[in-house]
Amino acid sequence: MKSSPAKDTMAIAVRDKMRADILGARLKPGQRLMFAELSERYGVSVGVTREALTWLSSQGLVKATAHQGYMVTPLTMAELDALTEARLLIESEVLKLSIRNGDTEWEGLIIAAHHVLSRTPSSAEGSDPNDDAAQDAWAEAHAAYHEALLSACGNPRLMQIVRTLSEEAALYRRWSISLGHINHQAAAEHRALLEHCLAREPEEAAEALRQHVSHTRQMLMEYITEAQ
Amino acid sequence: MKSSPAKDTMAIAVRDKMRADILGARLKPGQRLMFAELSERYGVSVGVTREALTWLSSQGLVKATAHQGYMVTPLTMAELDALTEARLLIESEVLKLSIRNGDTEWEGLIIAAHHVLSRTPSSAEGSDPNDDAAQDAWAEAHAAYHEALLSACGNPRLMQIVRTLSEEAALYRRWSISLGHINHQAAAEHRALLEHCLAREPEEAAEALRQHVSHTRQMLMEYITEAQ
DNA sequence: AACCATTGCATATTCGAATGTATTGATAAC
DNA sequence: GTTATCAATACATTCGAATATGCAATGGTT
Repeated sequence: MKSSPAKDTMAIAVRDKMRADILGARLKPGQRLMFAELSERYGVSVGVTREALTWLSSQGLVKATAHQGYMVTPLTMAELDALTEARLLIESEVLKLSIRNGDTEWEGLIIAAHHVLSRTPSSAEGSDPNDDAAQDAWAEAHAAYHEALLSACGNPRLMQIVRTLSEEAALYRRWSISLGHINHQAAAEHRALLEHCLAREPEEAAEALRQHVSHTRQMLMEYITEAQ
Repeated sequence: MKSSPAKDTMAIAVRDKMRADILGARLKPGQRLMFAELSERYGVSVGVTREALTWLSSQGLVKATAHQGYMVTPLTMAELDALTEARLLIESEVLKLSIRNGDTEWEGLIIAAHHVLSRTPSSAEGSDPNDDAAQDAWAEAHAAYHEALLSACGNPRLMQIVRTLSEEAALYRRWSISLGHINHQAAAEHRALLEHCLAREPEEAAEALRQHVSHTRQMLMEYITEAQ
């Protein structure tokens, strides 16, 4: 038995923890990220913190300004618009691809993911919007379902792009929910999406996905307008 | 007149120099990147080198393996396939968007960019494939043209994604050319693309772009097969 | 009062040394 | 002859201190 098969670096660990903290609403959009504070929080030196921040900024979760440090990417209307449009355009195409390539195993995958999601209480179904653990669980199930839908596209590159975009969208969703905004139709939309995929109707499925993303955007816009 | 308007950090400067060195064929795909060597080459400490590499690895130009360092991303058939498919799917859609949104100013932009490209000698037109300066110039004009075509899409996010993909594709093109592979139809394809854009024919333009990208892929495949 | 320069402070950035991890090559055991 | 063990080396990783930069407050000048 090997003692340590493949240990990650501290920087990777910190980057992941930090990503989780941002996505988990423990670090607020627009909040300044100072090295002294972060280094103590994660128990590492500034160099490691810096490397983690560099990575996250390249992924768009934090924003860097030379000689002025880092902050959690602020949520803005313009960014939400661009993000939504990019998702509409890319995800709908990738979904079509996935439906065409998907085999029976894939069908099983999306049915399973949908089942888990449908059994995970969302804020629309009465879970407390301020219960972080509950929201984390739903966000994870939601991300897993969307990823499963696209997973049969067979292109790691496309998956990576979609994942990056989805992650940022999850950030908007998270903060929107914590303010009480809820997409009551989400569950129905998820189900419709599943049906179209299983029926092998690429165009209809893509349209359903577009509806879902657009609708989510609408809800988030209310949040930003309200939160300023 | 301000004395120092906005100085970048060393890490940013090194990252850009390194990107240029990779894209400029001065660092070979698969080549190991060692800190001692790089730090001396760019005249900075290992910390800065590390930050630059972290960024580049997130963009896919270099590959990181924990505790084993970094290397220039190796060129593989599988990667080329995924990359090409992603470009086909995304760029054609973004192009349609760009054509729909583009105004007269945009038309001027793409005409200008095409003019520059057409006047920059490519290896297909007799420039020496081993003349790095000449190849850099053509690659830059080529990238500028493709970027101009899509620039009217009005979505910084999409532009950023396309840029990342294009940059990596340029890496394949660069090495393919240096081995004597030449896309003789490129100039004609670029012209056809321009015509369709000016005529406001989104579908035809997108198809022309798909042709162009596919054709380029074909040429690069020969390179990889040959170079192993 | 409004504007510009200066100083002091908080913080980001950079460095070089200290530490930890993989790999290589040699030697011993099977 | 093959596999296992163990140094020795080369290197990536991490640290904490040293430096440079931006910002806010202060004081002086028009």
